[in-house]
Amino acid sequence: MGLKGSAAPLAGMENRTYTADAEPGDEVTVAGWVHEIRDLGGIAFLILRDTSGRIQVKFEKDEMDDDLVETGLGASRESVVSVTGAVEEEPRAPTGVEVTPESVEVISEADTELPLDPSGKVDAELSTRLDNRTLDLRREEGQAIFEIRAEVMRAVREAFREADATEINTPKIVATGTEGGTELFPITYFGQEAFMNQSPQLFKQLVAGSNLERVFEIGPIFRAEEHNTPRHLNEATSIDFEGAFCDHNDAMDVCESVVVSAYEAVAENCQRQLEALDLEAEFEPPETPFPRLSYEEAIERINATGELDEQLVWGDDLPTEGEKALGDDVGGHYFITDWPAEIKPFYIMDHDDGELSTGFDMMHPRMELVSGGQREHRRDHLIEGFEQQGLDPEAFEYYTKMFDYGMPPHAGWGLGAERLIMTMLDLSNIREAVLFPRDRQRLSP
RNA sequence: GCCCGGGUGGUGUAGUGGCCCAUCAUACGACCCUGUCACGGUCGUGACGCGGGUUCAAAUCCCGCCUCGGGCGCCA
Repeated sequence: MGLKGSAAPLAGMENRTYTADAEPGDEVTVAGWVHEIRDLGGIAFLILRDTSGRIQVKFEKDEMDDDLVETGLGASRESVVSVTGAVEEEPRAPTGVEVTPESVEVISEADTELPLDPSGKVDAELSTRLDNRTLDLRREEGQAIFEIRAEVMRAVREAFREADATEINTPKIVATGTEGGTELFPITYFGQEAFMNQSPQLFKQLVAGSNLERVFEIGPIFRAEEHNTPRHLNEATSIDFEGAFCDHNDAMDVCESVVVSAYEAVAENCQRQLEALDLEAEFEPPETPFPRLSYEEAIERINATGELDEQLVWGDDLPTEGEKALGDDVGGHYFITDWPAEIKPFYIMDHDDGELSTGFDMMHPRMELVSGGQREHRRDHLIEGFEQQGLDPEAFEYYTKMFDYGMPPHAGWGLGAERLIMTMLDLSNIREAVLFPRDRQRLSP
């Protein structure tokens, strides 16, 4: 559960002990990175760091073997070392315990000039950090983010299972775009034109129409938009849900429970990681139920804030500034429902009047997290929608055909995993929430 | 796609025409120090993104390129 060091079943490599598990009276071998060496003259301390934390190794120069002292204190920062010795209680040590070494081995030496400082004394810019992600993730903040991300994914899967949804995986290499509009990455597939998929939308609908009924997918999506912002990625992780015999309200219920479950799991199981991020005091799951504002109410409230230079009128999409004004006004997660039909995609079902759709967005005060709705399951309406959006229904025959064989009413949504993590942990840049982000200028590592 | 702002030792920064063979921190090297916990102290090594131009004089002004970040649009 990410709490390394408590009842760890496996620390690896014959009899290695995690630093956090070293108890006074034990004879242990600890292995990790040289975090720092503090040489006070007659006595020196090597701080050894591993995934579970840190431990201090003591070198008393007059009382120890010269070779041992030389090896230990000669190791450069971030070198990988293994230390065997007795663990003793020592109130003067940072963690209350200290290792008196009997043997020290330098397993892998690090260059003395590092591209960034894992001890965190000197900041590094995000691009320097991403270029050297391994070193960057030796900082406890980075480690914490990805341990929390893993816990979020675990909790999300569990919440979906509780909602009777089956995990699926759909293709990322596709012949046609999902919705038109957004830019796709073209690739060549054995001489045929193909694309990286922007969304599992159409595929998850096809599976919702099967006996699986309720499905979810956690997987990559690709968008070739040349945006350059702290909240966009060209390769992102989408958490998708689609359920047969669900309407948009049911879909919102599932959405809310999945998001809240993720927060609760982190609050419950990631205390140490939250402390590393200095969030333990303020972190709490969002209040439920999330308010459900209609689109019309949303634009009225935005206009009432007076934050925008120009008043919004019915039919406008919400500008970024408006989303922020509304987010500040609401102060927590919320849904925007009943969008004008014309600004939602063809596969979203309209309400009876045709003016409004069942489409909804789920918002965090900082940004949009989720987009969803009830889907159009009536073949005729669907084909009409394709044509209205300037798409050729023929190209999507693999999809539309299945609406001829009994397609139940269904609804679903897609949640940006990185945006969820970013807003949950108040990260200033979405790239912090991805190990190796892909953006307008970054293709490696 | 449109717009704006940056690039100075390994890292992060100060420096808006001469005061700069460039500031500070950290790292690195040497030396001193027996309880550090951002250990401390002394000394030292190390940098103006690339190319062109203006000027008596360019890190500083201009142009082009490369590169990074941000705002909008669009979206998750």
